[in-house]
Amino acid sequence: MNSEQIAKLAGVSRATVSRVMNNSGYVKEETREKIQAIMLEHGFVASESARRLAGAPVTTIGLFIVDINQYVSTHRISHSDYFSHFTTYLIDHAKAFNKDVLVTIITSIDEFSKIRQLHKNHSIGNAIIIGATLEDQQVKELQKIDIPSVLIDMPEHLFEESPHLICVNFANTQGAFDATKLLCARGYKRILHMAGDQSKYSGRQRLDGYLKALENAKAPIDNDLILYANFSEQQAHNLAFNYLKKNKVDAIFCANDMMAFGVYRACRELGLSIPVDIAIIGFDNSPIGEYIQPKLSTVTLSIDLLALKCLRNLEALHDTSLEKMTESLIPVEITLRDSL
Amino acid sequence: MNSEQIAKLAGVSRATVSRVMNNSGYVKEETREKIQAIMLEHGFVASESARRLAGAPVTTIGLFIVDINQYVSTHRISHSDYFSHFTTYLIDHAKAFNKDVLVTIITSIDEFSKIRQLHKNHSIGNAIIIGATLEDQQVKELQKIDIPSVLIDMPEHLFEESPHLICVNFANTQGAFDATKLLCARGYKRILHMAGDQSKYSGRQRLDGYLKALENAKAPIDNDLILYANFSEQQAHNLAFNYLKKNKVDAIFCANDMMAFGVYRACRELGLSIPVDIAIIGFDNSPIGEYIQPKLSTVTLSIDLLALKCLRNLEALHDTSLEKMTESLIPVEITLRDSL
DNA sequence: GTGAAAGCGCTAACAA
DNA sequence: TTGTTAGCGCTTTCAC
Repeated sequence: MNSEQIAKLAGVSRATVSRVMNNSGYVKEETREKIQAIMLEHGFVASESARRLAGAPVTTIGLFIVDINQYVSTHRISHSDYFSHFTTYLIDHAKAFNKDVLVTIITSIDEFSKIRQLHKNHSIGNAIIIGATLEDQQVKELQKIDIPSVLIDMPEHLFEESPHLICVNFANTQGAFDATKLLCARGYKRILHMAGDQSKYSGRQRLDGYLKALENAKAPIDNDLILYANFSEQQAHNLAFNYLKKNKVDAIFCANDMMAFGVYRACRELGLSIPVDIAIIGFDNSPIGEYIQPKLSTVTLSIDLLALKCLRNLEALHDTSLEKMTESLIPVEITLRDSL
Repeated sequence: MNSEQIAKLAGVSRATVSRVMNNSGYVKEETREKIQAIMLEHGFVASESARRLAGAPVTTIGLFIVDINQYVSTHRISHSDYFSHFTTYLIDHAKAFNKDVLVTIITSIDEFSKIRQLHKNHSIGNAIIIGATLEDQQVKELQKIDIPSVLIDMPEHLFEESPHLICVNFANTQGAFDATKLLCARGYKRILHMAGDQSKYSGRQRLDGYLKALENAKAPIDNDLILYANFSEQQAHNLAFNYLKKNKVDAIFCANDMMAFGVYRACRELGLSIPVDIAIIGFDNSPIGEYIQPKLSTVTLSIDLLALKCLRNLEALHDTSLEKMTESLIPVEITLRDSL
């Protein structure tokens, strides 16, 4: 069953059927209804390939999860809660925008070319890219290609001159600032920062926020109080264990919850009681934080909202391709539980 | 840049370029190499729409996450760890099969039609369906449509006569049997089963395994010892709280870990110590189980393997569409920790 | 081994 | 408001 047959049944031309399908051009109400009835009756579905080939806009969104692991090959971020939940939320919201989502995991630099390919292909009309690091030259090369895209966890200033590129970020610096400030306000003096991957924008921003808060509180900044654990539970555990064995610390601000859990483990092994001996605050609000003892205080971010914001920005990119939105910053908030 | 231009540059016809692209037909080695070089040089990517329109097979897999909630609208299984991790694992493995994955979340009965549509469309060549309930008539209707598909958590016997449909399941009955048997072997007498959603095949199978193990141990079956909490933490908490307030139980086998966590909460509130006063075992091996106190013993299943198995079955469906594989059962195993 | 030609099913000017 | 016409870029017989 194709549009020609529908046309024949309705006694009109294919062009008219096309107009009805796409809600475009002028069609007499009567004709429209008749054609729609026939389409419905026969369960007609237009061939997407034919539509695209003939120039119809491609509504499929390409989601690219960049998971090029520079450190440990067993640590696949694409399967972490963060990325997999983002994926399902995005797909869910996309329905409201009448878009399908084609997901690809990029595990090597070469595979960045998939983005261009799928676009040239007409398999996708836009791209959403998550998980890339600041060093990924390939992301910067997106500037040269004209694919309307949303970049997550990338600094906006790198893409100011690319009207088809928009960055969406959580208010990482603010969140880290607030968390650290809270620690200061509570009277903790020696505040350690378990820093995340510094090749990730969010990792840097959270360190930034920590530093700014100390500065703001006129507290001294001690580089020994910054440990780099690359967002990993295991690394955070090891670093915290070795550090706390020899040094006393009042509080620890972890750049994500997984590292906080590693710190918990180290504290348990060292007989340090949370929050009596040491206060801890994390970042992300991972579900585990509600089940661990004591419940973890953290900075909560809404992945749901992140997904929605990406979709909205993609729309904005289409509507007025000249008027670029300013950076989309998604607010975060502190969730206080029992670890401080 | 299209195949015609490549043909011109190579001094051949489009037909020959097509043969090279698809590795089909006879092409002189020399010609093949020349054409490939030119394609590479110009970064040629064939239009997927054109290929499909002209009859090339569609390699995109449609993943459909059925999330029609009959109970609570806030409880979205599509965003649970289970489903979102399955999604990323599937996408990851699909690369090895040279397939892309288009994901759709089905939130109402009407949306089942999306499966047919995307297929008619040539947007997908196969379907993988997860999350459907036994009552979903729509799933049974798939038998009538000729889309090679894999169904997860569906009883094979319903689809024996559909050569294009294959079911993939975890060994749920076996896992539940083993867990309950272990409880019996440890000498626990009154063993409660916190049962999952009985409209899900896995929910029923896990209950089955529990019953079989009791029978096997010649233990009496007491219907009061079966509570139906629909896989939900909250419901399990409420049911367990009310039950344990009045009754003594030796052990609880929960049909999933989330319900076990609800039971943990109830026990804490009632001052019941795990595993001293009561032993608990879950199902799924959710990461939270490693962080909660005491660590949860559970039945471990590999979602990674599930995804891989789906892909393999899809391949099998293509190779010999007549020889249908028998049901794919994925083994599970008990992970012993501190809750019993 | 290779080319010519006929579609695949739709969109989008342009005409009417 | 509707029809006519010319593609979109590829695959695939069927000849040669």
